[in-house]
Amino acid sequence: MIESTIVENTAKAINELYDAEVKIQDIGLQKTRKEFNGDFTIVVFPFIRYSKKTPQKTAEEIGDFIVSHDEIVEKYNVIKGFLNLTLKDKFWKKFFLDNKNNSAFGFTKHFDGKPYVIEYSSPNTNKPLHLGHIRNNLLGFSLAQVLTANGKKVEKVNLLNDRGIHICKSMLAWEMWGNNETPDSTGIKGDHLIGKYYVMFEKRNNEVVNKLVQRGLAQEEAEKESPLLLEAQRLLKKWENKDAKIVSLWKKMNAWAYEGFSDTYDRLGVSFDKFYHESDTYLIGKKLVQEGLEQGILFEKEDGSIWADLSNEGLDEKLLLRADGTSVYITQDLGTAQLRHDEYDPEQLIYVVGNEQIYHFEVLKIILKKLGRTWAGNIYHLSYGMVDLPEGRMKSREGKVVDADDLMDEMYNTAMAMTMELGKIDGFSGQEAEKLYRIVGLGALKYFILKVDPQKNMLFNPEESIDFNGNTGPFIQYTYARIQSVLRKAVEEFSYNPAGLINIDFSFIQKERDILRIIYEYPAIVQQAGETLSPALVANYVYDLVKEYNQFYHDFSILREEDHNTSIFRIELSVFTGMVIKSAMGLLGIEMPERM
RNA sequence: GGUCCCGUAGUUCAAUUGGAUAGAACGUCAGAUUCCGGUUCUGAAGGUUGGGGGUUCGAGUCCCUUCGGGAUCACCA
Repeated sequence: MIESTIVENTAKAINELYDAEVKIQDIGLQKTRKEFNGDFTIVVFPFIRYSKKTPQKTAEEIGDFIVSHDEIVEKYNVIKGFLNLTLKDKFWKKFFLDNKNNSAFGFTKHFDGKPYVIEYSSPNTNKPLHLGHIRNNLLGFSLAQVLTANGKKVEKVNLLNDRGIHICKSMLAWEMWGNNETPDSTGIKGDHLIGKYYVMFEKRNNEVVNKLVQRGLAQEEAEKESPLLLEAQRLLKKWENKDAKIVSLWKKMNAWAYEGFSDTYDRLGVSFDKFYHESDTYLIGKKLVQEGLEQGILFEKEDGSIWADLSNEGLDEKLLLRADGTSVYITQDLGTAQLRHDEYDPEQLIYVVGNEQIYHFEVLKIILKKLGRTWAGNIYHLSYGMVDLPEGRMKSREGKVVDADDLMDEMYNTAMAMTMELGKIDGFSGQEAEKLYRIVGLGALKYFILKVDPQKNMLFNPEESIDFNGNTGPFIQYTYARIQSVLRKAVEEFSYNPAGLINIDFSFIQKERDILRIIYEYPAIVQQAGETLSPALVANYVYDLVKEYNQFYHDFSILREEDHNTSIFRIELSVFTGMVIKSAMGLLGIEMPERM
């Protein structure tokens, strides 16, 4: 690595020139910013206390030393306290020739160590997926790709929240008012059908509560005493007691939900290695709670409910089992974590879950630690912010959720309309055209969401996302398709042979170097995205690359360049660029069209 | 009220994890190109990084304080 050589030489320079020891990690090496000349930059401010000279003078002395000791460094310049080093062309040539045909460029090959388990999606089975789930799914899937690219062993897991009061509500509503409707009988997608009954329950329950309030009950009291809710709670209790009739209804309705989810996942292009069911893991959680109770780590209240006292941690008491013995959300999460630890012994257990559950995961970790699970420290909650729409906050209670399937339909239709108007898809079969609409529509959606730092709340603007200009998925796809078009023409027009450019003579102009420099960064970007668990870094990187390439494409000819060797080089540089674009977008789960 | 997160151009987002004159995109205005694919590219305008202190060679980034927005503190998940 040239970087480490430069850093070592810098340390050596300081040692020999100023007789001081500097730690390697204290030497700040960064890529040179665009507006200055050079490839790498060393910040010399920290060294002036050794040199006792001005930053300018210090930088010059170190620069001289490096140039005379490192045969890859051609020259340097100093601006303020910044030492900018320029590498020789032969370095970039070698980099280019070594990597241009390596489709795994930027990736670490071997798996090392324990697996990384990523939980994402984790839907409730009582309603279909919405926009928030989309961000979750895209993040989880992309992270898995990024970690795999970093040579990690990755397990993608999905926890189906298939039990609890919520699904009982859907079940109750369906039993009371469903007239035995099924996905088949209605033609409604399974998860949507269940969602219909969940909404129906909430609506009727509200009506009942309102009536109780009118009769003089306090709101809170009315909510607790609503006969509908009480009935749902009875269902939950029956379910935990394995009442055959309830269990069979539960199985039937959950199966509908799973079919629906499966369709949505396929369409979204995400997948899982393993599914966990809360209905299995809550029992393990109960066992853990029992264990903690026996060891005196947890305590029981008079009504029989079981709690954890977290006051030493500055938190409240936390309920773990209700008085009636049924378990709550965190109970099953304790069990799920234990199960995963037993099965994978993971290096890291990553949960992709919205930031409204930060407290939940904090509590989860504390309780596990109290129970003696030292591996609780490997739990990492990747929390992400809300997704808003231009129309304003979506609020599920107001029924204003943006349904995942509907949104994908909308993106698909917009992609189709735009392609009809602008596309060069003559000769596409119906199937090919449909595939293209899917790729472009989804690419727009995915890119727009993933380019934002996960932690932040964001605004999804469907119109802007699918714009063919600007920092969007389709713009990147377009650039890629255009490169492929150039390549096709190159093969047709002067029978370009992709094995070409091995020993031919070629030299760079500045713009070509600029592109190479950005490509050179790719491996570091992949690594950084893995370390910080942020696909957004990859998204923003690929846009920078595309922008640089488009400037080049605009200003210089590729196929019409008179010098044949230059022409060949530019074709190959374009192909290399295309390869990295495709690779980076692949990490985001976004496909590239050959034509669009 | 306690805890946590977020405040960056009109808007949506960046900023190499403490480094140079805080950058892109959309929109606006002016121009070049109209040729390998819709165009693409260049330039202009737009900022007291919510405000105020502090830490040091250096702060959007770290600390304190204050204001604004959000989340959470459920026998919902």
